[in-house]
Amino acid sequence: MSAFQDKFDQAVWRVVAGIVPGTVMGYGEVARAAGFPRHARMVSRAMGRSAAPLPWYRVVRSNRTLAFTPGSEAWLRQKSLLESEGVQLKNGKVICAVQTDSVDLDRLLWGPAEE
DNA sequence: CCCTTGACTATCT
DNA sequence: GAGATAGCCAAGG
Repeated sequence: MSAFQDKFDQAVWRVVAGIVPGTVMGYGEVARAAGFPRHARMVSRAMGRSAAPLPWYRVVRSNRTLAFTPGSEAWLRQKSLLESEGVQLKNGKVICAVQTDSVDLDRLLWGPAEE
């Protein structure tokens, strides 16, 4: 396991786990909050490697659409989960989620952190 | 080592 | 607003 992967994984996990319920973040935002601005695509890989259950469904695309192909099982699953979190959707698009913009999240996650 | 893939994103047409 | 193109970067074959 690469050192890069190890650090990246943990950073991503912490960020995703710290997403406030009822809100969503983009892959790019998560990557940026984790300290890897260019690794939006690696976020998905990191989450897939997570042993602990992560609120992956709170991670959406930059345009606030769901992460998967519309109509697919995963897509429906994510939609249901988000709705149960209180996120309001419109035809598969998030219309009313608090925009964290990684500010409070950044402080929340990286304040007492090591390194 | 080369090539393809991907739960991405931004930009142009 | 939808489709194509180009960057992006690590992982896996």
